[in-house]
Amino acid sequence: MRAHPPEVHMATLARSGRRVSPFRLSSLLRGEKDPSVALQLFRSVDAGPETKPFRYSLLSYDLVITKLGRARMFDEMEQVLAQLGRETRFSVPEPLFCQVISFYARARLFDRALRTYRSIPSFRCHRSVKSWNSVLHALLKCGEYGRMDEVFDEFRNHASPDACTCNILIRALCGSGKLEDARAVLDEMPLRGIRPDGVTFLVLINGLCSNSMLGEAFELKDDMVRVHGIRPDARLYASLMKGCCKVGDVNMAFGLKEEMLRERVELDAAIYSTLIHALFEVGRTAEVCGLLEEMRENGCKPDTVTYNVLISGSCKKKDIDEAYRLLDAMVENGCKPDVTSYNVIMGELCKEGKLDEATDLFEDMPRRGCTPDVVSYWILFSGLCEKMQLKEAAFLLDEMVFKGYTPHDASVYKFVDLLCQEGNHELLLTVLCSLRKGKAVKADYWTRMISLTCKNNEFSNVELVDHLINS
DNA sequence: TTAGGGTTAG
Repeated sequence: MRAHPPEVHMATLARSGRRVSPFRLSSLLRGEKDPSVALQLFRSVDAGPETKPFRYSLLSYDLVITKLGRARMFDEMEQVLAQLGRETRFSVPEPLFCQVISFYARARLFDRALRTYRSIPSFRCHRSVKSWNSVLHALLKCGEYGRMDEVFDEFRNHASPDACTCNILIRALCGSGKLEDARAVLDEMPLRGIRPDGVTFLVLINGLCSNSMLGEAFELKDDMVRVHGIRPDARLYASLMKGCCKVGDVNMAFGLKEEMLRERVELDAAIYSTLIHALFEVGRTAEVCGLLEEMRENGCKPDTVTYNVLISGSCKKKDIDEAYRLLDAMVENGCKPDVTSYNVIMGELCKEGKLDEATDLFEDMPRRGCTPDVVSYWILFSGLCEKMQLKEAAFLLDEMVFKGYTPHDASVYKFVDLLCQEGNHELLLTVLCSLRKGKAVKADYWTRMISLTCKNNEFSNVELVDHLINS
């Protein structure tokens, strides 16, 4: 369905009055891109407590909740969820809760994810291992490893772990550097009657490769094939190739490409992106064109990541014009530049001291359909500090904190140090106040920054703390 | 809409 402007939807509803059907509402909601308008539509069909309640379909609830969750409009999402909880005509399917839990995970709101999991029974829905796995995944995404035991104890009463549970656990252990424990989970799976699958091996091999344990990774791949009868896929090869490149063995990565051809595993854009990146890393740039040609011959189209690798390669060669040309080529070939495409170019502009151009690109991103992310802010902030454009840096830091992004403690400390050296009292106080308001700096860094400020005789301890408390 | 690969930054 073609997306109409909101006023068209509203006009449709106004014309139909209360006669709009639950089916029609779902189809209107499906076509509505703006989550606020979708919510408005959803609410507009119910005339209030005086009249017969509108019989919302489960699909309408699903559509609105999903749109609000994606847009991080959590308060509104909870209101619709609460309304859904009051419906007695149907029970709510578990995947909807999995979705809600993953929205909270993405926003790093683990407690809200856990609360959602606990509320599932009140929606007349049975909690299976699926929603449990979503919570576990949320725990991993939010980095709340310390709460693993607490949450595991609660879950044991509701469901038994499956392969997916183990895979999430293995990934969490790899992520915190506990590779032996991760391996132990794999070894324990058959004892618990759980069969490891392709994902289990991928996650573990990926962990081993990230830690440069190539020997163990290849050994595990052999076990996977011989003992478990699982064929390696392109994802597994990409992990192994990246591992080879990490230890500097690009030839071994190309050897894996040959193996893929022999074993008839399809080479996709991720495989080529990994190899092209490796060539740039070791300075074998002359071979990039040939590989791109081979990619074309194999009917494999470059995707956004492939272009980003090429942009990053051009930047390494200090060829910004080529980077911009690639940005245009992306659009011509139906690939949308993403935040990484811009961050790479901005990073190079900062490195070359072209701060005005970097700032222009940063400010132009929204117009080009791309929102700057935390990395965009980090790049521009450190570029401005490097060039001693402290006023501009202070302004950007304030904006970053206001948007809820966390700056690096170390770069903030360095920035405060620079302001002290400059003796710019006014700006120093403004910066400290905006950091305090955003609660963007860890406590021990505050101590360090306050002692730094006072050591430089900018302010007395009492004077500074007083100012921060009362600002 | 249960879990998984390749690009930026630190």
